[in-house]
Amino acid sequence: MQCEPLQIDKHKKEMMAVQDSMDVLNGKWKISIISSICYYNKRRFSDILNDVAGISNKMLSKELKELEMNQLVKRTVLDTQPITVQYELTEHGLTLKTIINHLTDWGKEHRKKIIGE
Amino acid sequence: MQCEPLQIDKHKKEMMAVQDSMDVLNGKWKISIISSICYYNKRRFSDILNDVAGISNKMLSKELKELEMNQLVKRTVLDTQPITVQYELTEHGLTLKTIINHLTDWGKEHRKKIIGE
DNA sequence: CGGGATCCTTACTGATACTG
DNA sequence: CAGTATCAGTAAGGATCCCG
Repeated sequence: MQCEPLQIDKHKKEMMAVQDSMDVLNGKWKISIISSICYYNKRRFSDILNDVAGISNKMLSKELKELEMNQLVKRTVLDTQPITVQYELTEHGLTLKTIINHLTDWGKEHRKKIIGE
Repeated sequence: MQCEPLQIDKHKKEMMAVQDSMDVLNGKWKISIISSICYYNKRRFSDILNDVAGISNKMLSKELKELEMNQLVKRTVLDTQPITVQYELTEHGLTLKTIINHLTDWGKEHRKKIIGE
């Protein structure tokens, strides 16, 4: 394919940006975890554990830590007995909402297309 | 959080749909591969190998096969010497374009936010 | 050029048990 | 409840060589 040099640069940058996104959202669970928190606004550890079918507490703990490091979720310890920990999306994390919504819609369509044919 | 039962059902379905999407798009490379094909419309094996920084031919081969199975990409063998294989998105694959674009934009923003601070 | 086959290493993941 | 620690299996990924 023949492209203007400027076009090629543009595509390279776009590719890099996509990679950057995927570096943050990598792994089997991250998107699902974000979705869970996103759909409910605030969510406790054990709730997310239930929402995300199949995840282990170890994985959830690890993934949440990474998401927190990337400033996508905020962790709040509530002073209850026993202790409760609440997760919510940061402002930055909330900017993923559009993508989550699209993925939700796309997932439904895909299921129809592939599984339902 | 107190929710109407209907709300809970809705969230569960949304979570499932997200999972379905991620099942198809799993792995470190799929999104990047789709992006490469998407941005260039048509793309050869070795071109994608170059676009997606760090991927090995084995992985690319495997991932493309899976994407083909899920009817997201179409594989065309061109009768050149030596052989050329061209990949393009199917109609169904093209419905991911919106998500790719959002991920591109989000990646740029995220880089500013995290790396550039 | 576009892969497949092989070997090898590391990363991911799950199950279970345990702690504050 | 919200994790951590340990162990152990599986899968992902890379490097290299090979073939039509």
